[in-house]
Amino acid sequence: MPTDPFDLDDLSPVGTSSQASESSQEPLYLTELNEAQKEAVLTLEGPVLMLAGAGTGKTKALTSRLAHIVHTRTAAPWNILSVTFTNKAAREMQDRVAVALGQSVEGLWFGTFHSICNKILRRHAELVGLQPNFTILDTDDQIRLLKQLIKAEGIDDKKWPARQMAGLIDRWKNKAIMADKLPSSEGSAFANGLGGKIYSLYQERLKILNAVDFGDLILLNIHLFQTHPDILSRYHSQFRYLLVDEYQDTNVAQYLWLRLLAQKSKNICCVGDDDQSIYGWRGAEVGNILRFSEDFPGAKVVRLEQNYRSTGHILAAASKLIAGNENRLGKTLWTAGGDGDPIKVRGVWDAPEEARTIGDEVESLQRKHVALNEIAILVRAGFQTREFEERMLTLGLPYRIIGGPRFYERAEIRDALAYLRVVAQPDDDLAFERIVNTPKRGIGQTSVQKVHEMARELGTSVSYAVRHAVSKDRIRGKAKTNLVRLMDDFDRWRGLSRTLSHTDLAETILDESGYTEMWQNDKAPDAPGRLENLKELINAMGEFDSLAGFLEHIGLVMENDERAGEDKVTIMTLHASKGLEFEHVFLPGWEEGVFPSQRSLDETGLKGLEEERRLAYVGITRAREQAYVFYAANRQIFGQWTNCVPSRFIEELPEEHIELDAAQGLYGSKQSSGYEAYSQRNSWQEDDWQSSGATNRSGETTPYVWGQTKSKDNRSDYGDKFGPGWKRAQKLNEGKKFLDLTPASQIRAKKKQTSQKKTVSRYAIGERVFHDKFGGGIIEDIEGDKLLVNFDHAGEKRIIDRFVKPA
DNA sequence: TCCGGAACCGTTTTT
DNA sequence: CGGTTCCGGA
Repeated sequence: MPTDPFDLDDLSPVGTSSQASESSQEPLYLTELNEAQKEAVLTLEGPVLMLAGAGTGKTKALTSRLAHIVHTRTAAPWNILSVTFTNKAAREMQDRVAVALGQSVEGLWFGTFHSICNKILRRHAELVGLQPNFTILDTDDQIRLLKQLIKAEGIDDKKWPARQMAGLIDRWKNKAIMADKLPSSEGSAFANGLGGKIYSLYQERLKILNAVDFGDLILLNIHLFQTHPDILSRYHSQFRYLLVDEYQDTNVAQYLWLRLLAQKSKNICCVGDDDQSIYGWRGAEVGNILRFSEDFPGAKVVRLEQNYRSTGHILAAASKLIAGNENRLGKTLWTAGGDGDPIKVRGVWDAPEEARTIGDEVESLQRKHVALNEIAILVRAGFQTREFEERMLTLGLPYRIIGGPRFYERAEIRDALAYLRVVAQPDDDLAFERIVNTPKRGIGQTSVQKVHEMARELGTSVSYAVRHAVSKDRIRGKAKTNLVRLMDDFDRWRGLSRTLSHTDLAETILDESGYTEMWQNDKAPDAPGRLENLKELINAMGEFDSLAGFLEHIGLVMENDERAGEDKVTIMTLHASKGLEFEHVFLPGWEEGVFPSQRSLDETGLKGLEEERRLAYVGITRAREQAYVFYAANRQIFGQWTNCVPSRFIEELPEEHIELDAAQGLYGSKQSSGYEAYSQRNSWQEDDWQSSGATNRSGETTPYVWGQTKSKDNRSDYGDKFGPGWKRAQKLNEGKKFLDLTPASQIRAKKKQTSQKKTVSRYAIGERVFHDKFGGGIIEDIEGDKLLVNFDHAGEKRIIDRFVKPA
């Protein structure tokens, strides 16, 4: 048996340890790498930028590098810091390194920017004016606090929403600008120059509440390092090797933080892909990766360009598309594999047809035994998922939507956490105010307002102010009794926390506070589910050994744990798809205004367009075998029908790598001559691409020049708001005249008739049924196994009968 | 205090 | 169109 190359107990240097491998033999983890990867793994000293294109084996190189450092004993595990953006990525990395080394790695620092900064900050909290048990506020808390401050300043919070202010503060923190360093030009953006003041007030308030927001975690860390060189140097000697994933997503603050940490050892390896930088809107600076060689002099840049994921056609099309961007370092992806099939580009009449076509195609793939897990529908914006969800439901195809409401964002969870937060940290006003009257205990808004004002007057937290008010008799009557009772409750619970386990404590609190009871008495259909969630929360707590540890964790982890496993079609946003891959990828909604998103263009111009293009690049490169691009001629936006111009990105795909479904969509010459005639395919229900090919079918079509034609009468608000391509919202009945002439709609009508009743449903019209997602409803019509159900809350839906049960 | 109707506003998302 | 929020009336 050859020695495990990652065996830590084997002290001999690499290559000489194994009896089988003599002299030139490389360790196993190196032989599996290509030359570029190898170089990235072996260059341990000095700054390294690993430019890793989509599907080029980045994670493999990354984990091998970590394994290599540990295995060659270049550094001990605790001398290595590995930073990622998401907890998921951190976990994956940890797991894969453990696999590579054949054992879990003790002492190695894996984590997100925020979790690592959190860890460091808690050790030195007092140096930045905090107590070590500080609370981490999420966006919701942040906005509520800002709202209070804005109101207290006498600013109209309608005109100057707290949301916007939160956005500004975030942006400043992303740029590492502390409140006292804010240039006055920046602060003037809000409420006639009061932005800077609110920022300062906000920071003061946070200090009183012993709380930080996400941005502070990084910013205060930088501040700590800058003001305490002794502490920085401690971390210099600890973290001798830095590894950063998704470097293109770092913001200025994160960059500065990294630079501080790396300035001594200079051993920093950043991995990323400028072509996949899609988070500019939340502060990421592509500039960080573009400038790497200047920021870290002597940097070695390694390009990973061999793609192991996609077919030649997919890569060629994606490469051509992304080449349209000015600001990029430039890479040429290539594959040793085959060409595969060209990208299928298809125009459809409207969004419902788009959903039907994709649904049919998915069924067709399913018949060819493609696993549903290998199929993804990637949309630009969340609202687009709906049409697909409904279609999947109708067809009875299992699906999962990534990015729904998260567990820790649910009201009941946040309430329960608020109780725990107040127990753990009495000064946490945001939590206190959240549950002070939940369940109702007669402490109305007026009383809360009163103690709140007092707190601000005294410069203390609310709970302190309450005690003060009570002792000074500044509060009376029922409000006083109730407040005193609540404060006593909290005191008692804090006492119990010394004897009870934190899970028992949580149960006791939810019980004694009347919170559980509140939901038990609630007759809303979702109440039982909420009680379930609370149980789940208690369960989740059990995995931590203390209340503080749990709260710290959930403050930093807001993800939903998506359990794969079941075979389902994945529906998600393009953003969420980064880093994933599927055999078949559907890319609907490629229309000007939708994708590229008009708002992106309006807000950041060319920069925005390039980011949208990168998003398109990310989308296409998710596909291993086949990518399908869709565009619709008409789409409902905010309830209004608009006609659409195909996305410019479609034009940017090289002709030789795509297959335009001519009979279905545009045909004639190139689209570039000004978005050509549109024709409806006359056999829309045929589900196979092969059936129509690229045939130019000119008969029986209704030519229609879209975009321009309709837009002549540009009377619309949308003209300005959505720019070209978002012409006058076309009223349904207006469009109908046109629609009625199309063969498709005739066929559609025909199909409706013929598809009526084949099999008999076990349900009857008028019967009441229940659906897991939509709740209760009455059956209004039955077609075969498809029911038309009028749901009490969700309205009319078409549902396959096996998805409902008798009510 | 609570409920309902009007008004309003619509990306992308992690920590 | 659909959800959220906010204000006013009961």
